[in-house]
Amino acid sequence: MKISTKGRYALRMLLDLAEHEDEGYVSLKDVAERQGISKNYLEQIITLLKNTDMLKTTRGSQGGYKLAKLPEQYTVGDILRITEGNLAPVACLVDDVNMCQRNLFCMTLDVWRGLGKVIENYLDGITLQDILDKYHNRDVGDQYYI
Amino acid sequence: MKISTKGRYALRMLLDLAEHEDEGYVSLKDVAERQGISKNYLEQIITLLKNTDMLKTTRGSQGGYKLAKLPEQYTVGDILRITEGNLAPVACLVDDVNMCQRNLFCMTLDVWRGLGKVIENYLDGITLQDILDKYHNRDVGDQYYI
DNA sequence: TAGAATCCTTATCGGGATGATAGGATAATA
DNA sequence: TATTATCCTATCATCCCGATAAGGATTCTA
Repeated sequence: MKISTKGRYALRMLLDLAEHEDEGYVSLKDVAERQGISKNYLEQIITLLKNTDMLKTTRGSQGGYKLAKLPEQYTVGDILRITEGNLAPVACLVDDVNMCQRNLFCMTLDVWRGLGKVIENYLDGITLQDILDKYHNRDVGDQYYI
Repeated sequence: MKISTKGRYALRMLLDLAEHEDEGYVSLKDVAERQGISKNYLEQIITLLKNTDMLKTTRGSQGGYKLAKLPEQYTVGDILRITEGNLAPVACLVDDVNMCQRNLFCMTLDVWRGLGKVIENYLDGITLQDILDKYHNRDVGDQYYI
């Protein structure tokens, strides 16, 4: 029951881009150095995000990545759904293909459904901007909305 | 971000024992057949639970397992913590050994802390009895408390 | 126009966890 | 003492995770 490094690194990467928004396009090399993560590995992860509308990129010298939208328009849920594939805590919640035969009389299915909802509600309620604000001690309290 | 089969099977196993509470000691063979899970595999899983105070067992003919406490005294959180090791969504929440160096200035740590809380609150709020009640359509509504 | 910087793509790999199978030792009952 | 269980340990195939590596494509700048 763990968020993979893919998801954790993706979040840190986008936060890094958000913090350096004013610098225009930011190279992965810079992000990798600041975050202490292998650049090659970050490339694989950012490829997942690039295939959505989350990022703008330019190649070549002075190229790099930047957020396509405002930090408050990215929820942690959005980001993790892309890197993790989905946020379901058990496979049978993902789709009909993964739904097991027992679903009609499964005692535990509703437990997992509820768990999935709780997780999604929480992660969809936090944006990059929320994280930045809290980190810089602006107007947000001690906890994210739980 | 998945609950392993260990955890899912453990929950089903305990629910099965709860449903057959009146029959005294229940053999794993019976549970395995009813649940459609390999008996050998269930043995490994129940070993984890047996090392706590959750179960009574007797060996030999007519032997088997039974719950040591009332169904309402087992939370899903308790059960999963044993089979999964812990419920933390990231390793750095588990203990100091796993805490990473970045913890003092990590932007994302609080996001994971909050996620961990949300998950634990939910899972600790559901007992075996709650699941049985809901399954048999007694007095519980459509949802577990979220 | 050369070359430096950067994104882009694919191949590969070690290691560990997962999910399971198998079989024998031990204990209780009839 | 035969049977029925739990108990215990070894083994295994598979998959995914996390990472490394290398080279190609593209764009900017001097």
